[in-house]
Amino acid sequence: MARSREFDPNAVLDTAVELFWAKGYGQCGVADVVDASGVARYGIYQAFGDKDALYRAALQRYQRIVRDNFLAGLRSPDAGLAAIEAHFERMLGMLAEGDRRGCLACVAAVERAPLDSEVAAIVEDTLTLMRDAFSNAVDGALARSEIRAVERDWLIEYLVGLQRTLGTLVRSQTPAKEIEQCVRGALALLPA
Amino acid sequence: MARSREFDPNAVLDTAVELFWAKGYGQCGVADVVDASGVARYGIYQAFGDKDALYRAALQRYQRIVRDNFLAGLRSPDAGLAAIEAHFERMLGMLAEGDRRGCLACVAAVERAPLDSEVAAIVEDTLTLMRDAFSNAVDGALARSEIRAVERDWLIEYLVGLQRTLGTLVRSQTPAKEIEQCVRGALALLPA
DNA sequence: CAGTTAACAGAACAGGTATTCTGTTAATTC
DNA sequence: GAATTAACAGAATACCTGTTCTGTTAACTG
Repeated sequence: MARSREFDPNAVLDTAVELFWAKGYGQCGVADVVDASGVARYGIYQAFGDKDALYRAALQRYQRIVRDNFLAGLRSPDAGLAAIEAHFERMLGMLAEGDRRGCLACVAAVERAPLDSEVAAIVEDTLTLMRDAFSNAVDGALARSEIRAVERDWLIEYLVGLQRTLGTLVRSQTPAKEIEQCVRGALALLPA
Repeated sequence: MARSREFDPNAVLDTAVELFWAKGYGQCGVADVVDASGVARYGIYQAFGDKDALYRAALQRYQRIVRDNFLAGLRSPDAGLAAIEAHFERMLGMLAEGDRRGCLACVAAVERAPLDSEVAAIVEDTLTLMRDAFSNAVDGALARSEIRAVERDWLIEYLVGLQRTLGTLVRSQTPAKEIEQCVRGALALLPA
């Protein structure tokens, strides 16, 4: 019947994730995605709808990166304080290497969630992933008395908050040293 | 010689602070400030320059609110753990009342600092104010052994980070309960 | 192999917002 | 009190960026 698509939508989405992640929604135009992906402008509109829908699709795809790449250690059955520390150390390591992208979902929460409730819903989903991961590690740590016996739910939300802080702070021009101290302080208070 | 200005630049600035604070740089146009202040568009351009300069001037004026209104308790000579707790309780109180504006400087750090180094400098100034205030309270608390004996600078940066978290988290659609738990967790870990 | 149908490439369109221009008014100074 | 000069009010401009239109091409189906 008709001609078939020449590009892979998921590849475009990966490109979009990279760009939105690096530049943010406001600073990344559809034209940037068009240029970087090499796909025709109209093709993108055809496949994804408008810019907002493209952003949401990218945000959803980003969830996989969070789950598979960043939360794996925390989701392990034997995760505890060490896993929590390792997680944040890794984040600090990325910062030390000059990675200032932070977390796409955390940034979306501030930049887009107030203006797009569908974005808010996706962010909430991603946060649930994070919360479950930290929840697992906190339970392990509490069971082994590795961390202070504070209200479990508070601890979990506290760590999610720390993650969100880190995921957005990093994007401002705040000196790396300050961010590191902030995280080290947060971790230093944790042990029993 | 010539006609004199009919409006008070500082009053315009106060209006601009309110609007930028409530809506953010991106969602607040010069037209909003024009409408709310009743001052002529050209008058504002004449007095402040362009939108970016107006924003920076508002950001600088906002510093006074932070210093005089929000940090007074922490800057008191006898400030300690109680002052720290009272400070964050007050923030949570505002949240509970539906105030979702957060902190203009904290938001500016994420929204504008990466694109405007002058904004970054003003934000850094405001953060120094915060840091000094927390520094005072932490020293008081440490001297009286009210909080855990963790590296002083880490504690300070930790609290500045918590403040920044709160100041931006509040703007996303994150449920108030989660934010509250996050802060309560952070405070619960503090006492010796 | 031919027809149909949708993707392609690029230009054109549209809407919103920052910015500036024009005539007019009124305060200040001599 | 008159001249001057800058602020006022509103419209007009410019620009950026998201969105859509046009002709063209090529893949699938019968």
